[in-house]
Amino acid sequence: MVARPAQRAQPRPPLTRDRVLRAAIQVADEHGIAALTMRRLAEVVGAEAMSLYHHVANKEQVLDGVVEMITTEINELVDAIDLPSAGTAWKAAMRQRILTARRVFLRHPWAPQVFESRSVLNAAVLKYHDGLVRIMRDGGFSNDLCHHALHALGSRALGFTQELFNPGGAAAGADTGADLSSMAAALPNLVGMLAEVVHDDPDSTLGWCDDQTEFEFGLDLLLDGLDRLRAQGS
Amino acid sequence: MVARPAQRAQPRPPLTRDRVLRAAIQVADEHGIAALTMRRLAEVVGAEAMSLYHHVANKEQVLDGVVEMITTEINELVDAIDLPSAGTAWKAAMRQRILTARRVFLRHPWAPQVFESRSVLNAAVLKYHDGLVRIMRDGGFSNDLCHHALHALGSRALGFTQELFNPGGAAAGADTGADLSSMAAALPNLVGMLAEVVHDDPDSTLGWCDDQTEFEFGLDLLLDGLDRLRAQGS
DNA sequence: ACCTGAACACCGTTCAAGT
DNA sequence: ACCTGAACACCGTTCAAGT
Repeated sequence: MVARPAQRAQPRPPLTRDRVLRAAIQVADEHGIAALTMRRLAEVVGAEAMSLYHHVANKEQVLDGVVEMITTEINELVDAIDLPSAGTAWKAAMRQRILTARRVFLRHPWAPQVFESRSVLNAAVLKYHDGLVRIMRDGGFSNDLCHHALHALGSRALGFTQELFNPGGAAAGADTGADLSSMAAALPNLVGMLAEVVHDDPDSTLGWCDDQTEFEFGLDLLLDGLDRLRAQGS
Repeated sequence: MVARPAQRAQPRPPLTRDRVLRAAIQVADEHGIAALTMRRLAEVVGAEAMSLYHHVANKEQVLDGVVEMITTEINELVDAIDLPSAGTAWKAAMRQRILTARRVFLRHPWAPQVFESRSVLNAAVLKYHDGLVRIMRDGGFSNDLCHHALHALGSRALGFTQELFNPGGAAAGADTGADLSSMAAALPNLVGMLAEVVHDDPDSTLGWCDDQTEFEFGLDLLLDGLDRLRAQGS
């Protein structure tokens, strides 16, 4: 009666906010954001759903914390970048920063949706953008142009875009292919474009585009335009 | 016993998919997207929740239908635009089309989130983009450049951006102001930028930016860059 | 203090039954 | 055929109670 036998082989480490948030990211990574429920989250950390509420106020705060944790990881990576940013060098510094941040989002494909659903200003996200403004100021941007630039880049500044045309589930590819050819009459320009663009991969559809290439194309289009405005002293 | 008295002053018109979708848009417009539940939707059309399932398969299909209905409205507006698009005129034609579409989204601030949550290709959305490709082709774009352009524009092609920094609820403005000044040490570049950019409106914060101005700035940056690539025959 | 079982007020959706 | 009440399997969250 003195020594109670351990009920589990590995006694559960005490619950903390940090452990809860880490588990939330893990659940979303493995099963998608829809699977992230308080009950499931509790299961992963080996507790009851109601125990979570001693460490986070509610589910909204879990999502806020997840955004904070991912952005903190990004901040650590980009703070380690040591690149000149004065004058024309600003563009390369900015580009590397953004593509570094993007690599984190590629590991969390559900994260863009969560980031865009938050309406509160997050300290880590602000810190990330503060770093972007520093680079642009080093490059000779006026504060006004910095401000326009942040708006123009939008989520691209953090390394992601929300694609309007997503590849759906497993069957979506085949379905879309059939739909598209039957829609050729109604969509002559789009179908003509796709026929030419994806000709080297006959199975391709809109969903099969090279996301990285397209991300960099759009990013460079914006950075080049901003550099032109910088040069003319906007 | 022959003539049963009407149970309601105005007998309810028969339920249709169209009426259900219209009611969905109305509920979201008036009470936000979170208020759009099947039970509430039924209430608005004067039926029981379960009656909705005779006209739509499920809630996902309601959201798909809402996207389709809004895009159809946009298509009607942009199809009425009669603007030349050959050669350099492409840019003005594209710009007007996109800003026209944007006006529809300004009436449905919840719609961007719904559009980006859909993963299936919608016929009306494809038709809208087909029109954009036509204009770019008229302007002399290669199919390859058209394709890059659609990706680079992303949701901006349809007239909306999802802002990462949203003005929160009513109290968010004041809170944010206090937070920002206390964060000046940690965020020198961002705070410095804001101090200068919003100096003419002392109550301003990031959330108070002129969305229309910023949208057009980002759009023109992209369109100008694309025009440059078009001119050099990419 | 930290954790929990039972319960509440909601969801979307199924089913069998009404007319 | 169209519509409905009751019910089911989920949610997030509250509460009173355990240690």
